[in-house]
Amino acid sequence: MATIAEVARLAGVSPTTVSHALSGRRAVSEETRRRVQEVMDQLGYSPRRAAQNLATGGTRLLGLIVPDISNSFFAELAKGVEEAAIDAGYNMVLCNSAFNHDRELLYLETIRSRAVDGVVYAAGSPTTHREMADSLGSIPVVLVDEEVLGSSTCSFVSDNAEGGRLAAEHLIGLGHTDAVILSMAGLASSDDRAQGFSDAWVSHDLPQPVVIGGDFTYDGGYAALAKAVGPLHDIDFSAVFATNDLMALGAMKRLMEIGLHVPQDVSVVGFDDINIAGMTNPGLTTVRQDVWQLGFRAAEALIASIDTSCPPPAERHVQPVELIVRGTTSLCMTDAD
Amino acid sequence: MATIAEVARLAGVSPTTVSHALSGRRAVSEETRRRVQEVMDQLGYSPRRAAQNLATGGTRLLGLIVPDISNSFFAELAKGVEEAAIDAGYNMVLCNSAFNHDRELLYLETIRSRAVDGVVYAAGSPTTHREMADSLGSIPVVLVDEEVLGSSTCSFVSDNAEGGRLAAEHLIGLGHTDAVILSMAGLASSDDRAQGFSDAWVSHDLPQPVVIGGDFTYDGGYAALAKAVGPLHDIDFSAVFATNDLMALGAMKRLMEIGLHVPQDVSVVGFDDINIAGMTNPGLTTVRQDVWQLGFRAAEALIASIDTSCPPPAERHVQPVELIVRGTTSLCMTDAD
DNA sequence: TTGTACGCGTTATCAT
DNA sequence: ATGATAACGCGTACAA
Repeated sequence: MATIAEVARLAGVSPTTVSHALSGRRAVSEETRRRVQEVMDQLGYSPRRAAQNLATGGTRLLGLIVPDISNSFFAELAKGVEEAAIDAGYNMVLCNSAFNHDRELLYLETIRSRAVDGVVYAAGSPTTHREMADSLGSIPVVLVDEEVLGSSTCSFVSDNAEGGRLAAEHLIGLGHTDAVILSMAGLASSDDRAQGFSDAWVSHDLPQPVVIGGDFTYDGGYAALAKAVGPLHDIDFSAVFATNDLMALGAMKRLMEIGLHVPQDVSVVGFDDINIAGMTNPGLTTVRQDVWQLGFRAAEALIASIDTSCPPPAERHVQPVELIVRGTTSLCMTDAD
Repeated sequence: MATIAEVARLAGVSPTTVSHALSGRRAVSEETRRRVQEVMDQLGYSPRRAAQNLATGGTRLLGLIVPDISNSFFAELAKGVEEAAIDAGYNMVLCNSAFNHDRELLYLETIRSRAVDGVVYAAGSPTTHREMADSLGSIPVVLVDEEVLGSSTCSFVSDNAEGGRLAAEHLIGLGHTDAVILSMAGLASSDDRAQGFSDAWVSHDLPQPVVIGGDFTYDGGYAALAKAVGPLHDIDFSAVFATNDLMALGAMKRLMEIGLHVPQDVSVVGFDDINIAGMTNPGLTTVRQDVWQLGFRAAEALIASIDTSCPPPAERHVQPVELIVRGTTSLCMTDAD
């Protein structure tokens, strides 16, 4: 391993000058810069990050905490965060909490030890641990997709209530009158979507949709829908609004298993527009949120906060959503009650 | 930020003792350990990673290079790597190359600067850049899923040829005689799968399957299948083997668009068994590889190499695969030629 | 069982 | 435009 001292010696200058030739933070004569560059190339010199970190007090590392990177929603988020990180010369440490408390505590220690300069935190469950909030206090944090630590933290979210409303208006326009909502109770984002849907529904003087709880997963959607159907596979609804796509897909699976066709018998609307929403047959009608953008902007804000040594402004940034109509919704064919 | 010196002062001991009380690498009296622990708790002390890194020469960081974290195959791989990393007290830096050369060069610089102690490298394209190979030489590397740097590097792969054979035997058992293969030419893993399939096919005296090239993506599969059908949507095959699931799904999309039913008209087999393979309708018949395990074992080997300062043994670790029969394959209904 | 002293490789400060 | 020197905070031989 070449050190800065070696480079300096071979180039006949001081380590200080080598450092500045590299960083450009101080004027260096063209002649000197060239000679230094030559020696560096020859030695394949690259400054050691560990030493830079100690000297500067930073790590050029961002932490991204997500509940499940296998959910392509969070994978897309990660790509947005990474892009912003790269643009600013940072790298990204992926922390997949996997809904595991022990794992989260481990990552807290990572944060406490200042292994990263800041954190983008996408919470996956309603319960946020006090330890998390406390530890995060020591370095800048921005919340994405889910607000959990109270209003005092900078957050980037989609317009969830509006998304719920869009889904409802679409189904109402197709003549549906009876709907069920599949939602993960307690998760703010899910609750907001369900509420937006419900509000729009009743504002049209339609019967209040029943809310059925379930995890934010494929299996969660499958199980939730199972709870919605009667013992003889009889249903009293013609539309299903799932507060995320994975749940919607799970629900569709269950519907098909009991012999109900989508969209002929039941229309289904999801939320997120993850990449597989367009791959199913029929394609899933859903509310699209630009999660890449969410991650990108969140990371940008985080980096700005790090670079200026100011905590991220405690603002709530809300991004618009969009209804994507595919094949899982159609005109209501069932008789009105 | 509390330092080790402060803790030492308040506990009335030397920094050395504080260090050892924390690491346990040297005996410390129970009485002293307790007092030190008390002060640390009180100050919320946590040693700074940057300083530890400089002192030890390591970073406790693993790099994971993948072409696309949105592909749940690589997300699952990441989870396996992360698990092994966590178990050994490491964190994982995610490097999503996104098939982008500039991005790869950027990550090379990350590696050269010793920002990570080792790299798990999942190559996503046939062309591997010499710069990559050279830079990786400076720190331990293990290859996963794809062997690109020559046989001198430690690698963990699935039994791709056997997987292709399993797919072929399954289809042959169902009476199929004419198949096409959708493969990403040049990618060793894809080529091996295609070859295994082809070999099994001709060993049954069936006509050699036509290989159609395409990217390892949903769109790639869609486009590849489009190339396989005649201008009047006529086909001369009853079975499709795609060398990954995403391609298979894209191909199915195209098949349905031109009015062909899966599996009634055409049977489809994929490879990987990514999580969405079971979510489609019908579920995708595919060759399962345990990619989590692949990542876990690769990371374990990498960490062992780091901890022992020995380069990873240049072995090729092959993992078994398994055929998962779902709904996209059925008895061949078309007349034999 | 505990302490002293040094080194890790860089950047900031001050001086020239 | 360049150089000398002092941290940065920790781990660890070596000494006691």
